[in-house]
Amino acid sequence: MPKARVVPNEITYNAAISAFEKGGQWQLALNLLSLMPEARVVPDKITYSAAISACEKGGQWQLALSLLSLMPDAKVVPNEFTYNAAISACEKGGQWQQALSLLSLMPKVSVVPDKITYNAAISACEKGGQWQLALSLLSLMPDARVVPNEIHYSAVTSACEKGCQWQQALNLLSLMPAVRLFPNAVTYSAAISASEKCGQWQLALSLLSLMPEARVVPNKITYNAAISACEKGGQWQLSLNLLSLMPEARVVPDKITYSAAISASEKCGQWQLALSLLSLMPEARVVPNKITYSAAISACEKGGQWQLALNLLSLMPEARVDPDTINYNAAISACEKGDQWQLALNLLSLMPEARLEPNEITYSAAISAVEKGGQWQLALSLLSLMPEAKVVPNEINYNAAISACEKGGQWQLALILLSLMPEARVVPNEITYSAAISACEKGEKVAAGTWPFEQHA
DNA sequence: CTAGGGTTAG
Repeated sequence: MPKARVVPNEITYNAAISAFEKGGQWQLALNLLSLMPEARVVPDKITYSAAISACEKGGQWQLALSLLSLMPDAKVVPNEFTYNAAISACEKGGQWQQALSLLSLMPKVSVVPDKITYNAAISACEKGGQWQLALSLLSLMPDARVVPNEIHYSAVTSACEKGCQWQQALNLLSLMPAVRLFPNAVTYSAAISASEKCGQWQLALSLLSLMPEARVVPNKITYNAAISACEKGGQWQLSLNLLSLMPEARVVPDKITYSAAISASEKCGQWQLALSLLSLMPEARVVPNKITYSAAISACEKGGQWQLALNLLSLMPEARVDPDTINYNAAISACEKGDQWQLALNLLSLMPEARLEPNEITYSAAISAVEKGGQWQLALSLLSLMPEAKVVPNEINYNAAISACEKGGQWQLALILLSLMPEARVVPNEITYSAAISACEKGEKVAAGTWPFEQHA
């Protein structure tokens, strides 16, 4: 008996492409698409939509747009699925202009935007920092006969947050009942987060306190956002208070909660508290991650506890948390604050074997450390080593190096550094000039003291 | 056989 042959059709291919999309394998998804012609299977709109989604998930917005542009040649007519996937790809890629241009193209190709289209477009505006456009899209929805829901409002609130428009965020919240929408936990969390980002911690807490009467149950994220608001407002007691209220609200703290509370302690100089929160995590069955450690290391840094900071960094591997560049940066800063420039340099030198790439912040912490140690030569070598480490120096790096020259009485070198900034495309700021000026003033005094009669010569 | 949206920590 001949073996039964299963001939794959477009449905088989679509299912497989979709499976790759779900598994985050955009290359494999596109590969299958490219194999379809020789298999004599004709891709349809589902094939393209699935492939565009695969590109979206893989962060390949350009590929997503190319696929969309190839559809007419392939005689496949895009539908709302296709456009929504392409707009989402633009959103993820930070391409708000492209997202909006796709949206405006839809009526021309007779594809009707739906709720999802608008949400993807609003999110694209949010990611691009375009809060005004996000608000306009929301206001244009009724004309397009798409009824806004809680998700649209939350997304626009989030756009307002990014633009630090807390009044607009509150306004949105207050407008919802009139359109028969009821804010939910996400809406409140977004509004709390907007208050937090704009430094309105009292507002964040009042929003939280208004939730019970609105019959909205705060979740973990709501609490985390509120704790973070207390942190930004320098209110460590309030952030701890919120943490302590979570069990009775039946909300289980997670690593974000602890990290936010540790960070609140850090901002308020409470390094002991930060460490005790960290030590309480195992019994709360919450596993710290890199962010938790970096908050704790920074707390030690702010408290002048460089030994404890280094200790925390060294404990990370046994806690099965791989340190990253930010953890090293925090530890290097701790060494700087503790006047341990040799240790700061040592940490920097350990980064390659930890397979970590230093960034501008790493170098600025290291340059500042050697600057404080009076090592202007080292400051200059660190600055000069940045290009080969593929790190582009910024004004902070130059400022630290100029300050090092200033401290070392090297006014000429300070001026040379200043003069090199334009070709390095770094724009000097007030700090740059004041460091350079004080270097020159010092130089003048030294010159006056050394050669008192030079003016007569 | 297809997809897609909103909230939190360094």
